[in-house]
Amino acid sequence: MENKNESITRQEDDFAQWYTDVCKKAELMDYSSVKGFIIYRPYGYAIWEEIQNYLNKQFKKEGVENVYMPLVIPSSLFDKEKEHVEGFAPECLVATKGGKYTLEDELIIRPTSETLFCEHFSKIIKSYRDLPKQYNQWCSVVRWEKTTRPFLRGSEFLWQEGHTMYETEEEARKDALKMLEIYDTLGRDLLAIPFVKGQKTDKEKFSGAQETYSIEALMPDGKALQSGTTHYFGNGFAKAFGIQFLGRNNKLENPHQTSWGVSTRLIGSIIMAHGDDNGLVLPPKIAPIQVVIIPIQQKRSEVLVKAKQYFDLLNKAGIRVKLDDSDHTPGWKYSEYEMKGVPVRLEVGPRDIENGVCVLAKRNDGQKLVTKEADVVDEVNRLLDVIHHELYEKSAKYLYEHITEVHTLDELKLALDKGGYAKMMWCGDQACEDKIKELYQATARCIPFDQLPFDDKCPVCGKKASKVVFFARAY
RNA sequence: CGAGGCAUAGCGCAGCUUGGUAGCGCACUUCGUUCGGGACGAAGGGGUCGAGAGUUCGAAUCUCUCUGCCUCGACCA
Repeated sequence: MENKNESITRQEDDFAQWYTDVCKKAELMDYSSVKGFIIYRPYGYAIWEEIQNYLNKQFKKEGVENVYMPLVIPSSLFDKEKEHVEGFAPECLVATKGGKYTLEDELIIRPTSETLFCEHFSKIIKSYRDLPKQYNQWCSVVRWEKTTRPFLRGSEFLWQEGHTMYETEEEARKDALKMLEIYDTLGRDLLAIPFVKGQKTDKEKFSGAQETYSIEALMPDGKALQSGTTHYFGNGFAKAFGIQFLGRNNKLENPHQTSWGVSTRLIGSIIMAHGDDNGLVLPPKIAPIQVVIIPIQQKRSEVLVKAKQYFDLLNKAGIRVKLDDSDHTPGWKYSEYEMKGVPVRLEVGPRDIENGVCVLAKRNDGQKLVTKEADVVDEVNRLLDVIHHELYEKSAKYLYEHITEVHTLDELKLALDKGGYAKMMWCGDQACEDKIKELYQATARCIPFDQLPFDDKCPVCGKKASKVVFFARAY
């Protein structure tokens, strides 16, 4: 298989270039005239919509309600929580003029909306009867990033941010873990991406949070990609924003808070986790087109008629199907939809019609099979399922092969150079994290939930260590 | 913010060294032949050469300034 015209860079030649080629040539996005602000094209946005649909269902099962907060935050409000401000101030985009008038209280384009939610919560929460509040919003946020890459890091990105308030610490802690579980399931069931789950170290946690949890995906170039986070805030923000409720004991209390989010970075994970030298490979559940029908010799009327019958059959079965009867040659169409990662291709030509069959081809491994017309819906559904599992298994295998136990600094370096996670015992001292960063440009990705100590001292300082931590180079 | 690179048609580029009024491939439009792995022929349409200033009879080309973007490094979903 060779791309004659619009060839994309091969992964092994230049992985970063391959990535941008795929983003553009699969028509997921385009660059705009402002650095870091990308255009989500219909095909890319449709993937996001599938993610939204799935998550909205899961959220609503948990009692979460969708809301919408303003785009701008007065800096006087933003400044109320000290740690939070320090974390975000360097990357805020700030509006200083309204029309021709200079604004006294400058308006920050939201980099995240904790402060807006808190201000609102302070007005609507009076009693324990007003709790819990489980709010979510779909929106975009702006962070003035110095280096940007489509989907992975942008000055603006789309996300959902959930913000909750609970009566008790226990409920809030449970919420942060429950939402992490939902994200992990999203990876497994929808995106076919296995994540490593765990807690962030103090150094890596979110500004203002007491505890941060994350899901981390491992990319084929050996770098980790933080794909979603959940936070337990305690009642720090609540105190700073004066959120109080009268408890069951008739005493004023501060509620306990969480927030959680995933972003369009997930699209970047999908591209890298599954893509190959022919372009995108989309997991079936989020593929905007699950099956593309390519008629062969479509000028013969019986071919197009039959192709339309296949279209109706699949469409009625709830499968996202496209019939491409454009004027291009079949070969061109094969390449086009491979580039776009469509999981299953259905070919139908005169020979097939004579035999009452069609040809199904899988995007992920190129395998072709002939199917009777009567069986096509069942067979397509089966293939979509098979493809999902094959993608997941392949990623999972890669992940497990790239988690390396290390006992010394030399082993740590080897593991990082190989790519993937170095599984290390850590003393808990931030100085050791800093040292690893300085020496090998790797960060603590997380303290995994599965804690099975395999040594008793920290490879950096030699002191007693009881925590298992994953280090990796990251996006 | 440091380091590099690029800016000429929608995209990818040539032209610049040695100044003379813009070209190639792809894409696009029309017609015809094609169609089981990126088809072919014919005829077309499309560009104040990133912006500004300067040198010159004349600037895509030489000089200066500015701007934007991409890639790589320090921070973030």
